[in-house]
Amino acid sequence: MTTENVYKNISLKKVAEKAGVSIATVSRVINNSPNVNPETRIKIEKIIKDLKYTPNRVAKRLRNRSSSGSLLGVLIPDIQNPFYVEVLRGIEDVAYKNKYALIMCNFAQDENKEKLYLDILQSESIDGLIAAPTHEHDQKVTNLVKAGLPIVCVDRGLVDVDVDVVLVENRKGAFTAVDYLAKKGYKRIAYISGIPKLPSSRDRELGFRDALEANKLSVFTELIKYGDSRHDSGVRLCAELLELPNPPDAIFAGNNLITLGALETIHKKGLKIPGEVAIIGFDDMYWSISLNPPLTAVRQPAYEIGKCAAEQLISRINNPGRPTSSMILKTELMIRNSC
Amino acid sequence: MTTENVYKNISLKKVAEKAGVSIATVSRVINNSPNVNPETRIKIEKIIKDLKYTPNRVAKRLRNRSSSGSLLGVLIPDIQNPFYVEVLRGIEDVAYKNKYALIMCNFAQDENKEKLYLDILQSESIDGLIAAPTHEHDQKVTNLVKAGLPIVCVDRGLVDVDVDVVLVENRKGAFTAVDYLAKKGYKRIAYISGIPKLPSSRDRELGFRDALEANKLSVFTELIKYGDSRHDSGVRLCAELLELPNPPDAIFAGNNLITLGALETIHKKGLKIPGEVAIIGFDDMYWSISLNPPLTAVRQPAYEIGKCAAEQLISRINNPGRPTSSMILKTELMIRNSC
DNA sequence: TTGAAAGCGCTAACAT
DNA sequence: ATGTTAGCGCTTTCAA
Repeated sequence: MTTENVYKNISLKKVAEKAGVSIATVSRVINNSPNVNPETRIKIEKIIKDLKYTPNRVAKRLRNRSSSGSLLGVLIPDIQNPFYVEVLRGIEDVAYKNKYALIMCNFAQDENKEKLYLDILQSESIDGLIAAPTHEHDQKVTNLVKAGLPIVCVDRGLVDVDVDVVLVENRKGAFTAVDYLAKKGYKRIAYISGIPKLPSSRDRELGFRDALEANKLSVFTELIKYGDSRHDSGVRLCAELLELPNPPDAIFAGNNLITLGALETIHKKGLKIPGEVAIIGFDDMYWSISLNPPLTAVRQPAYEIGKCAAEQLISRINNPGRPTSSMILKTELMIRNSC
Repeated sequence: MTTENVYKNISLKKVAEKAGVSIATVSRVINNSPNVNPETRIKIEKIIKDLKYTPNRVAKRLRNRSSSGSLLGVLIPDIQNPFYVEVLRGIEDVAYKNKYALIMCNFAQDENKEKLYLDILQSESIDGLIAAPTHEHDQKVTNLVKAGLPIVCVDRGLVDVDVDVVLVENRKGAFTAVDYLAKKGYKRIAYISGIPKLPSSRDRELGFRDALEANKLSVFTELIKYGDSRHDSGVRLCAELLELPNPPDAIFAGNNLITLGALETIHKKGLKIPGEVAIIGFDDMYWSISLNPPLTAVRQPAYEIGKCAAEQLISRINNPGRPTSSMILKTELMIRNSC
């Protein structure tokens, strides 16, 4: 330790000294308490400005876990997934407007990491949490909800407890996609699923099956592959599909990373899309139009999901008693040229 | 306020009571102080486990801004840019390993937002900061460095102060790309720049000019366009370029968002790549191979940038006196089919 | 309208 | 080896 870290903020005390009042009065000014003499207020406000005083958020949080405008936790499964990045953007915009800072935890689909982060979040005394839990029975998150921490779940709900949630119509969205495929005349339609224990993966599979049935198409079990929601598994499972003696003529990819992986495999094999194999994705990206070929995909309103979730959360923080709500957002089929 | 938030952690005091010792002893156990009776230690450790006690990070931070394993700030310009997402991943991995949590601030290229976030970060008593400042003279960040907050800059340095920095060889990387274009026989090569006040944009322009000169090609000023580093500006500036009476035969795009925007425009105009116009990008993406056509691009080791930055930062936190260092990472040309 | 003081959970200096 | 205590910066009762 050669250098002394002199980095230090102005405190209430400094302001109080300068103003010749007690710290309590300064605190009142800061918190807009009505019980303060207008003249005193003006004097103190000037000093605050001069000294560039900003309240110490750490002390505030230590004192009052209910104080507003402080810290929100975000627990997401995979920051490499552009879908969650968009969700994050939505959250961030709302948080910023409400002067909340975000503590970001990317647990990369790893349950141990999730647990550690949840501990950290808890011990940081966050005011609220937006989480996409590993699965519906996530104990840690469930306990946190029970303990009274304001929480909103995105993308995945919780089953053992009543919690605010914002989701999309996964089943219907998947149905729309696969129905579109069927109507186009594809007969052997495959599904590459994300992590099967996620409700979203299961709902999309349900939609997939609904659509096959509605179009009187057979479900070929060898054409349903279960992966882990990541790029690699898209690469691998798509290869397995294409190497089948009787490969699919169309693929419904369970999320955007899987789609990208599948695309990579198809290109490596030199197959024409949609001529030799068609593909449709769940999750749109703003650059889907620049893919080869421009990708037809089910768009989830990711930014809105984040925005709604953050709004819900802040509303719950301010009103812990209000009943929980589920928001189910609609998806949209973006038709381009990959099928 | 209908419901009471009963959410509350176990404190040192609780553990101490249960163990029949003072809080100081418990604190010593937690911090692995040598001065504690082995038997006492074991007893206390058991109780800690039973009670699932985790130290309150907020109190810790309030007490000691030098205590390790707490909070790191990350200030990035654009979370929509996959480059920064990769950087973030690198940071996050290192932070996680060292038990730091991350407070994430995306200022979206907005200087006011940057300022507000810097205030928040400061008042959160972060232990250190990784930042990509708006420009080289960024006052706020400069002052923070001067005040002694451990800081590492990524992607963009600071000029008025001595600070740790991790960058890539922008000039050389750009040279390699444009030289490749020239060697392929392209004559009218355009450059779509990101925000011109960023050193990285300027260095890439320098590399662009170097390569033209080295290949005895003219610099056409109408073929150099300055934008704002985002998707939109790629769309727009590429259109301007292609609508020129004498359009370019190849485009060097200043970053990945610009590349994606340019690609969008080229596709909308129905132009063949590379037949009618070639394109080469700065920044690779893991799905570049699935673009139309597979994109040739300069790869920045984004994950490593984040990793190095976080390691540098933690090293500086632990040893504030050590001299500053600059790490300059190499780029790599990923040759595919867009030129 | 204002001030004094307790206390949030923790660390570290000092005392025993 | 262990305990006592001050204090980090703040909010909030209670008293004046």
